[in-house]
Amino acid sequence: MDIQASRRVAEMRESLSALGVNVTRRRAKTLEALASTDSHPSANEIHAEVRRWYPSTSLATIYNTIDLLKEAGQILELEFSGAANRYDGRRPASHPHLVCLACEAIEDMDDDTDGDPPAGGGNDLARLSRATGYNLVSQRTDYYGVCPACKAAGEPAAESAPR
Amino acid sequence: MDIQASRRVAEMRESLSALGVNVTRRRAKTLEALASTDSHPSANEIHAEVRRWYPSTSLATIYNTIDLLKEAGQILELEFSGAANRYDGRRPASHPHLVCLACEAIEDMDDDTDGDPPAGGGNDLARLSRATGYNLVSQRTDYYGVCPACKAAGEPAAESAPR
DNA sequence: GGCGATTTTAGAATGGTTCTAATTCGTTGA
DNA sequence: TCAACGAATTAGAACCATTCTAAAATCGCC
Repeated sequence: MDIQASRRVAEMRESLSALGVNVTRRRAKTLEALASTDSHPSANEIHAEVRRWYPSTSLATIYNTIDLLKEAGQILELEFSGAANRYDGRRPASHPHLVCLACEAIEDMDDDTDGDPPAGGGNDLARLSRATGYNLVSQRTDYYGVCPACKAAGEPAAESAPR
Repeated sequence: MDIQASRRVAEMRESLSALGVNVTRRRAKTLEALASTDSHPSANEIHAEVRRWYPSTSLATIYNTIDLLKEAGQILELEFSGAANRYDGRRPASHPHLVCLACEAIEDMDDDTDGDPPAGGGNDLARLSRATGYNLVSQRTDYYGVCPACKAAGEPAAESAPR
């Protein structure tokens, strides 16, 4: 676990404690799994990782911890209807993603390739709340396509990938 | 059905025919249901509407028609993991939406309140494809919050709404 | 070490979507 | 009008990620 990851684990730990819940060993492993990858794992993948250390861990425990992290604002949940939700524990604030329709990989879009939207040109939630009359609290931007690796492998576009 | 709606129905009809499928009566009603509302109905809601005319209609038929429309690029599908998917048959091209977390209403964000992103500042799929190495084919932007009506009704924020 | 509260577990329940096999419908050609 | 074929539709089962439930295990504190 690199230094960035352990810093995130510490942050998440504190946030959970502030919520008044115990950071049990299973929960700690869940935080580590989330902090040490940028692959945006699903609940199942996190479960598999935690099971390597605590084989009796139930999937419900993973969802439980995810719920707590959501409540603490320490995790970003990316929903898909056809496929499992994916989680970003490294950057809990909303930011744009690239989603590969062929292999279902998800990666963060770099801040620099991402020109204007959505935090860039003053297009923030406060301004849009004023303009729309909504009380906007969050935002989501995703781009869908075929990643370089799948392009090279000649993947077409996939039928049943998240969109 | 206003003129805009019947124009859309005609477009969708032609697209389905171009696909080589018959536009049956049930399918025609499905197109109408999609074209004559901007409420972004779910499959269930469309089903209920079509059933008013053809009571024996099965939900599978609605999904079947939706699939054909997707194939024809004539419908925009908004996926949610916790709730039913919602459909926009009026503006099949990707555009930003406002999602109310309290009542689950979805409305189009006006082009003018929507300042830069995502088609605005030259931030189009072609440019981003070049910048990221992906073959990007579509995009999604949603804003989540509480709509004016729910604000007035004193709704807080809702637990189990789409996000 | 023991006790009350918290956490975890296994499995059932849920709900939107997809699949399947059988039936119905529509069209075409005799 | 009828037969026959393919397309469309139906009802219900299957699927699967997620949530719920009740019981068992564990935790932290005295």
